[in-house]
Amino acid sequence: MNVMNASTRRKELTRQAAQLFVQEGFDRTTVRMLAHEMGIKSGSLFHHFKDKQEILAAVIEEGTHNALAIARRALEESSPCPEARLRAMARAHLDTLFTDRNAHVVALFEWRRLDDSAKAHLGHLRDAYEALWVQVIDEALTAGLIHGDRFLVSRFVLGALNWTVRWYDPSGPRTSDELADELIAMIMPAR
Amino acid sequence: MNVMNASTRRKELTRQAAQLFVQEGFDRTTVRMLAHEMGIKSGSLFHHFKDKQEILAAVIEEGTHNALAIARRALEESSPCPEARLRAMARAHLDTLFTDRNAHVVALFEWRRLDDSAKAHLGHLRDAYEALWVQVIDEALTAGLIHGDRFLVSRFVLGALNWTVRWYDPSGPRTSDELADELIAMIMPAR
DNA sequence: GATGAAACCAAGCAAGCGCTAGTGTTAATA
DNA sequence: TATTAACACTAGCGCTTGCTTGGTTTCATC
Repeated sequence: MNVMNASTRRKELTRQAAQLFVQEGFDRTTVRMLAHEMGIKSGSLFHHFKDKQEILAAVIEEGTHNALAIARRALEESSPCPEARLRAMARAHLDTLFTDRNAHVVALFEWRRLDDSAKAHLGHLRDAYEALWVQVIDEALTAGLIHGDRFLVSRFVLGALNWTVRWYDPSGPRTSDELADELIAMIMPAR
Repeated sequence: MNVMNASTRRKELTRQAAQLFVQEGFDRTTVRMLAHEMGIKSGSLFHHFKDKQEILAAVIEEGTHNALAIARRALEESSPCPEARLRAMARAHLDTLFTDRNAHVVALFEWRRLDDSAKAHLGHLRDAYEALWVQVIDEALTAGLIHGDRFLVSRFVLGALNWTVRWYDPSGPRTSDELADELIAMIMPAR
């Protein structure tokens, strides 16, 4: 434990908390459960985090931050073709949704448990991520690949993607890339 | 209170419970809060429901039952044309999602809080509803209106529709029917 | 080997939880 | 008028919750 700095340790604790939050839900996860999962006693937990709320905020911040970074990199590495960029975003979204699954599920389904100040702070991160989507959707609209209102389309697409956590089994026959491609194919008239 | 029979009274209590479950989430809603909302004391609540779990099950059963009935009626009243049937299902889904909003949001986001026996019982209702969707999607696929895997398409569409509860404002400029039409337009290549 | 900060622990408090027991109260029936 | 069943109330039990307290251990540094 002497080789890792404070932030590495905190990230590890945050990762373990995310796992429990997904398994049980935020409200049903007690500080004693969290401490047990972390291998410490419940009293010690409050040395690392101010309160239970702060753990939730840390989980969500970590997850959203990663998603944003991965999406940006995917766009940089993609060809400038609007279809390729759309596909890259969808693939990146499902990729983070299933490799860093826990943090994302928490961000999606436990958002309302954040207090107001945390919501305001993390809201900006989320907006930045959604802005990336609107931009890529916009390019696809301009290129005539898809049709409709930019906000509606991006929200429908994000909804369809986010909902996959409820039914998709990553260990099944279909890869998440194939899943993303099927969705893109569904909304693109031209083939 | 003497004019309403037992089941009417129970439905009213269930409706009020749904409201609180949406506002606070199931776990954060205490039996004292529920009783207060119902205008009785917490002890009296257990005359109507065996335990807190049973209230949740009642809320979800009521909601799913209504959704199924509305969807079936919408299909009966629709023209046999596959596109019209698809549109009717999407409209019916959003309609129940926003007129009977509370029960549906609970069904969507508090499902995991049901105990196993309730899950098994209510699972059949939900399956019946989803089967309706797969059937209509299937007709649209056969007619060549849309393309892709039947299960994937229906899950993407249901995901997009369900996610609307997170961002759509029914009091805004767009009606839920318009919303449904936009989604159908998005996934249908031909115009 | 002494020092100081970071990390941890045992113990427990105050508040709130779901739920129960026992007791009216009301209004329709016999 | 007596009976009964439905519904509501008061009071509180046993337990769990998030969090605090006051003290101990660990370990890189001097």
